[in-house]
Amino acid sequence: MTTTDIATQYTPADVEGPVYERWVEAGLFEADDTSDKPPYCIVIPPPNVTGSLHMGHALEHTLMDTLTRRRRMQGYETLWLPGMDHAGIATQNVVERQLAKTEGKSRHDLGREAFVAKVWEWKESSGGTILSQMRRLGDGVAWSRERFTMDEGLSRAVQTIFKKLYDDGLIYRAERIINWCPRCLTALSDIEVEYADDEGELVSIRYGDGDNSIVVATTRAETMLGDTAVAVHPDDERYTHLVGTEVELPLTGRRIPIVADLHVDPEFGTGAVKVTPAHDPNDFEIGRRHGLPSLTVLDQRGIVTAPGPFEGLDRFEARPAVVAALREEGRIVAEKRPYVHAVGHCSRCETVVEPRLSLQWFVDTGPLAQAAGDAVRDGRVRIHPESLSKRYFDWVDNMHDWCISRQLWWGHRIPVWYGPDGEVRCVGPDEEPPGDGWTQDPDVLDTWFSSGLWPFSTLGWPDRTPALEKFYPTSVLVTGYDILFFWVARMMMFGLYAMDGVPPFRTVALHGLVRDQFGKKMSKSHGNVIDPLEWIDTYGADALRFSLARGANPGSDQSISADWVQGSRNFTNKLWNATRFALLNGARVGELQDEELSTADRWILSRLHATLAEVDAYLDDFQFGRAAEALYHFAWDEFCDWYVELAKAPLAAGGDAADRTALVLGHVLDRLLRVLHPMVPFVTETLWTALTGAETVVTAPWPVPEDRADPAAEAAIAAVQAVVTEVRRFRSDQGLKPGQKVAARLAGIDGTPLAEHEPAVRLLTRLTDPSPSFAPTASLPVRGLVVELDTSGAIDVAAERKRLEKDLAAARKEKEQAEAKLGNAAFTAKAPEPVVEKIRGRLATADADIARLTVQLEALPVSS
RNA sequence: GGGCGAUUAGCUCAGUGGGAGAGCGCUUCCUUGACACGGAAGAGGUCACUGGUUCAAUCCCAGUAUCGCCCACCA
Repeated sequence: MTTTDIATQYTPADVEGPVYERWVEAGLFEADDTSDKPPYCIVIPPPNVTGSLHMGHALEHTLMDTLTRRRRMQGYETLWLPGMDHAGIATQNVVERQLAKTEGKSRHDLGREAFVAKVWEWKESSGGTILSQMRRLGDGVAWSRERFTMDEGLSRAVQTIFKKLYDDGLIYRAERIINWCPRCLTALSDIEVEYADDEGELVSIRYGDGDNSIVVATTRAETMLGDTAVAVHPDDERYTHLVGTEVELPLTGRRIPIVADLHVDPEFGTGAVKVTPAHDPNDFEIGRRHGLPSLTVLDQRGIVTAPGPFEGLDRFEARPAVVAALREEGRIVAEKRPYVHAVGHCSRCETVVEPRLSLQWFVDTGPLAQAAGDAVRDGRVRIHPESLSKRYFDWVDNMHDWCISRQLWWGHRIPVWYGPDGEVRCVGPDEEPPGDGWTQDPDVLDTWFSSGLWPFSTLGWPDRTPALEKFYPTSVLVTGYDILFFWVARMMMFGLYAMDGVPPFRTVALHGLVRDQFGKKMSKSHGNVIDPLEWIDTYGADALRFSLARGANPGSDQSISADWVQGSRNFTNKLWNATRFALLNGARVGELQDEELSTADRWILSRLHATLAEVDAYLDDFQFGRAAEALYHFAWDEFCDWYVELAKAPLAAGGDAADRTALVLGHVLDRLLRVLHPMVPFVTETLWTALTGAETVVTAPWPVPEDRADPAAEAAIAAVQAVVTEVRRFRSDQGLKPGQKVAARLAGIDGTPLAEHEPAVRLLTRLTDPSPSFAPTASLPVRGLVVELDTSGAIDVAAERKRLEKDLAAARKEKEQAEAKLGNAAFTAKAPEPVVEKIRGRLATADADIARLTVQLEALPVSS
């Protein structure tokens, strides 16, 4: 880009692609394990291999990229490590659907090996679209280190930690009630179940007859076929006489005992509970306590297996059928319908989850969760914002054992083999699997099992690789608060366990959800999902990124709309044009001659370096929104609106003044573009390289705030702004066209700090020098001087009177309030002196304003 | 049933124990030599409600209301 061919508008589409490719080709995002620089590492929360970029990714990646790019500029050895998750159920579902559609086959038709090969094939051809989309966003990740949870290395990590946990007795196999999805045909962990208030029914059923009968209430009538007891509270006197007796279970002819158990709430329903140990977690526990048999009456698809009239019915068909049969026998005592209660659904397919007695593998989370909680409690890991750590503790301190086996084919197969005589052997990664007669466990591991290893498996663990030595523990984990339990807690448990008590990251920075323009959650069913790529196409990646960064307040959700992104696009264009102006006026980066700087120069430098310091503090604290806001206002309101305007006079004057100004423009833009680069990488790369002639801003040093605080210059420019604004206000009120020149005298300006800026003030307000025939028709007292204007004709007295009266009323109100405060003895006695002084100053200002406005009003000619 | 958060301008949201802020939208004017993706000047709010603490409350405390989120094995 040369100074003569800069378009008046920034077109992101022209530069983003080539710029990104150049960065990657130059290896700017790659990391050196052997470097002496301090490490800074972020591992990407691995997106699902089936996924595509959504607004949440765009936010998360913007934040991670901002952090990483800044640290790189600050001289850290930075590694932002990319990769993907194999996403067990999700991916298997996708490929199964495709297989059914294209070949009309199920995975069973293919067989395990062929199906898994098919999934790999799918992964290579269709998986990972998100990776190319990340390039559009500008993600500065180390592509050479891309990882996949099913990679050989990561699989080895999985096997290693499984073996270690197994040997330590922290992994066990047991028959338990687990969450079962009758559609996916696999076990689910507790957090893969989503509860929703569904409309069901509460049916009260009489078991037994006459004196020897008891009424139970249930929402799941069909499971009564598997009842093996009725339970009541031990202290419930209504039933004391029945405890220890048996009742006949309707429809089955079986006799079941009535037991006393503390779990029963006497206040609820009839105070008597049917007990179905094979199909309800609570009943399972009751059954264990009382030595009851477990009777499975539903198969893995939720179809009734109990012999009899209901056999073969789906659980939802069986329910009304059972109720109807009971009603026929006169056993239905009460029915409440609809009865709204929480029902668990499969988080993948929304099928109602079936609690099911099943032999599965579990992680004993006790000691692991304890350690995960302690690491945060003792400050080794910081959760940001701190307010969300309570959620974390609630979770890790009450964690149930984790069901890790899944009846799927796509995933890490459980490394356990069963021998011909019932032997069980867990096989480590470097061991040969046992030979003939042995079979491997058919199940695979929960996807989150491998995700939990991500911060160190991606760095080479279990080997002590240079990467692991250099970058573990990672610096910060950036993720949404919604994934705190799924992922963060698991990484903490595994990281501490595998890495000898060293946590996987020092800080967890949690962001919120991205919502639509009305604050609604984006969802397919609402039809309000926005594709980030569309906005990248329309407004540019920088605009999207800046919008998301600007809206990012730690741990809280944000709304985003096209208007908002458009505003950010306008901002990038503003940067473009400000730089364009500077380059057209010879701006360059060089040594400033401090003693020659004008007040305006010293003012903008004071403001610039204050802003740089402010931004550093915000970014150190993950306050992206505030950092972006501070830069936006500095760049637009201070630099563009005032400094650039004030610079026009010295630039037009030429000579030393112009030269000095060009250096200041260069100085400010150089810092501004560098500090903005992490958030808006593309436009800053383009502009900064044009300004400096350097290769790239990616590896430019981070601008360090200098001590250029200059209160005097700030006060002087504030005065200039006040005078200019007052004149503009008068002109606007008077209906004077913005371009119309008005002769004026700035009476009393000589000898004040404002004198230096008279040309600028005149330029900004279109005031010309008084002619010999100068005859002022209006005078504006402001900041100790009086601007006398010759509007060459009568002024709009009514408009002026209205304006003055409004200001006068405001000044009087101010005076009144100040006097009331100062008249309060308690206030003057107890309030800190600076506060009292401030109020006194406010009173003085109000008094002066009243005097001035009164004089002005009196001086107005009587309106015609 | 617990826990957490929110309630500030038309909309979306910052914010602070001492004069209410931003972006967008709105009104008026302006193709001014960087930018109309722009410039200038404006309008607009009992900071949800009720009490309390304080010299002083939008901010701290208590309660109320509404909304949202998370957790939970009451059938």
